[in-house]
Amino acid sequence: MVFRPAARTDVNRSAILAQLGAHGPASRADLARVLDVSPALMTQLTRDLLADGLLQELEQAPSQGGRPARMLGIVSTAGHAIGVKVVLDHVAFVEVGIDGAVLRSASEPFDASSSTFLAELTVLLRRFIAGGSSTPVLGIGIGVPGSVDNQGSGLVDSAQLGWSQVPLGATLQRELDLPVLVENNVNALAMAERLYGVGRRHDNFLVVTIGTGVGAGIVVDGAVLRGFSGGAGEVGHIPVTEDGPVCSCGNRGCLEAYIGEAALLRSARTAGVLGAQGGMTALGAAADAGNTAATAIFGQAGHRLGRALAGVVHTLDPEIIIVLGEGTSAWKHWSFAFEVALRSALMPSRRQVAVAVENWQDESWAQGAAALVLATPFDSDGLAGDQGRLVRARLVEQSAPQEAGS
Amino acid sequence: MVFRPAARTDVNRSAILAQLGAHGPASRADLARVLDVSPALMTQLTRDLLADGLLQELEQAPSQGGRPARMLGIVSTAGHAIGVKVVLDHVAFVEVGIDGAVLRSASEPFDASSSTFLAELTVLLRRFIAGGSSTPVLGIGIGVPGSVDNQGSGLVDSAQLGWSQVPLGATLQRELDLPVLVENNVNALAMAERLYGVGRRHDNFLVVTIGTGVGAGIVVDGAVLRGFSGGAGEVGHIPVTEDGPVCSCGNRGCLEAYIGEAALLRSARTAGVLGAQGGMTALGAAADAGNTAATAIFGQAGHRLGRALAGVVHTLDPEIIIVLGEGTSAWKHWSFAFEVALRSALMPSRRQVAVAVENWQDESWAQGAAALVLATPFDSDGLAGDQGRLVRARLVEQSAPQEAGS
DNA sequence: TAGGGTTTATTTAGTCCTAAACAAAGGGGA
DNA sequence: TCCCCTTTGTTTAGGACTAAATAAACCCTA
Repeated sequence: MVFRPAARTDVNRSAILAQLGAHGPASRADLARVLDVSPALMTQLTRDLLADGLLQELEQAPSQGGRPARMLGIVSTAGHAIGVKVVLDHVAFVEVGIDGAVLRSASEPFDASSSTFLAELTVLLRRFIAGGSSTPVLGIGIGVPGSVDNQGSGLVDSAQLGWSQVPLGATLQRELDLPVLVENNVNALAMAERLYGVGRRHDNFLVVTIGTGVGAGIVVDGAVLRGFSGGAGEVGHIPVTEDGPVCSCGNRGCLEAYIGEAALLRSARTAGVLGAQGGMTALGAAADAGNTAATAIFGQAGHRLGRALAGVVHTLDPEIIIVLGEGTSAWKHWSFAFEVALRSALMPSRRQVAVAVENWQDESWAQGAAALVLATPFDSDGLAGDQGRLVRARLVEQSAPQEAGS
Repeated sequence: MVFRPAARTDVNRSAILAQLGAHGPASRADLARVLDVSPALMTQLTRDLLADGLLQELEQAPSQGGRPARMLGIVSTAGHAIGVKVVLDHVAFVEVGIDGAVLRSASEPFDASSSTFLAELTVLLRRFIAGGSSTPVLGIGIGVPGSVDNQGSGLVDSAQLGWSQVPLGATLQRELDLPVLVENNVNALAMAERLYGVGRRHDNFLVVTIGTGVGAGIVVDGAVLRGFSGGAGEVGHIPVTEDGPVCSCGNRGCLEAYIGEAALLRSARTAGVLGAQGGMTALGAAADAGNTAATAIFGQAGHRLGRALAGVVHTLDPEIIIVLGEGTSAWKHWSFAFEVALRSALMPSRRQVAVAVENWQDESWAQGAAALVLATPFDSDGLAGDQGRLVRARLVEQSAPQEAGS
């Protein structure tokens, strides 16, 4: 009922870092305009960041009709973040700079259903961090396929991993003595998209991922919508038909049971496009080669996705839909049927909703997870809670050691 | 990207009025707890409200282990708000006290498709206001079936009314010289529910209305979700089948084309339950009397609604669904099939989502619209913009005229 | 009846932000 | 060359909120 004072908004400082990281140096006035805050506040925030050693004045002065701007740039040695993607059979790690760029990545086999998976993950993480650059680790962001109570405590429920109330965040915090932020993988991706991607220019958008599963990250008024129990965005389980195939959630006819990777492969096998051991790459190759049964499978998937998302668009009224995920490698075969199904199921006034498909890379999931660290280091009482404060503490402590003696 | 300072949070003051109005007198400490703000702020806010003459100290002192509380109550003569419901063939007005209670209501025939409907509405509104109580009118809230760019400017698009870019808010502001807030009718209802209803105790909920159309008001983290163009919540146009009946939006197979009032009546006529001129009351009566064809029609509607809302629940993860609208008069016939369809289409972890059906009255729509005025009088730069400031100005000016000479 | 515990209310200091006034540093035209 | 205009950056005053200390008013028990 009552509005709180905007989640301890030192988030702004990481927004400055993100902006400079993604777009290169800028003046204070530019930053104030882009980030939509007052110039006065920008002066203040940049003063802090300069004092903390995270920013530097670049002394450039290309005049532009008035007083020339003093450009500000990131001090890239101030620190880096670790991003982790956890799935059933492996984990992927990335190390990203303070500007969000990937510096290093790795992938390791992992068994999420093992009884000692927490210990194993700790070991793998320690090893990856040990092999890293000399700049300080600001924190660890972890993306999981499932719902998370809140980013700071990191209590995970995941049908896909077979996890129930797993204290992932708390355990890793204790073991590694570093700030750890856990979030649903799609929400993490939405956060990254908001900071570094197309979402930077939009306040209301949808990040839809296709691949093994189907999910959505929802950004409303600039913030990721988590819902009551942190489980918003499960669009893969929107019911599509009354008596469809059984889904991993136990119900019948979910969207994911039609267009998830497993479902597409099953269709391909019954249609004779694939043998018993062919995978998604083979199916994509078949479609590329003009196999009509293969293109039909993708086309049907596009159609189903389009109709289901029409419902979501009617519900949320986003400005743009961003499609991501492993499944986008074959997007050209989904695209046409998707567009037709989506637009024709939308009310006339919504037909202009934009659709963007971004370049997908193997490490994108882990990179998204790292954005958790870079996005919330200062947000002391928001999503990240205590962990945000810890990240900030590390940043200041490492980059301005000369102040430690005072 | 950057968080603003929580929408000029004098909203809190109207929250205090709403709380006291709905729940009777309370102490400052109680208010601080219920509204979740610091006692310090409560002292400050109530000081202002007392000075403005909107609150009075009741000098009561029922002790409770410690220092006895000084209760605060609303000065109900400080002003009232007008709520207006606009539909195709009539308008309904209510006058509500500063505590949200309905003082007076009226309904007038109206033709939204007439070329002079703006002038007619002005006349009707003037007449209703003139017949009202002597306390000052704080503002006018208007609920329309359609999307509104923002509450302050009140530019309306409505397929149902045949309106395109109608400057409803601006026109009435000019003609009546009063603050006017325009909002989608379901969003207004959600706001009222948040202030006075079940939603007071929840931060994430869904208000679903059934009647002529089907709509949803979405409240996330305590605020009404409006979407990019103010059109969120159009759940009536979620596609349900590929080749269903034609909907008012022009598409086929929308939820509303199955369970809207017109669709139910059509089904009843083809099933022979109703003659050519029977209405919803007759259909409800038939079901009450045990007519199995009639109960089956409601049951099917409940089933369809349940499945569609399962998708919405997966998308938004609300804590509770509140069902409202004219259609709830026959809810007992929807209920069973609805519950079964909803729960069985939900993932196991979501099955506990609560469903509440609130008592529906004729004037509820208009009452919801009035909540716009009572909820946003102080929110100077939020949804209501200028109009919010104007409401506040009227409140202070009217209730503390002795300060006018200073 | 004095003192400790509780609950209520206010004050104080401080954070995060804005708006508005101001200062600083250029450009270009009369 | 001087003045005006534009853009950048800073300072100042103030609003909205919080946490923590304090005061105020009651209860109960020893």
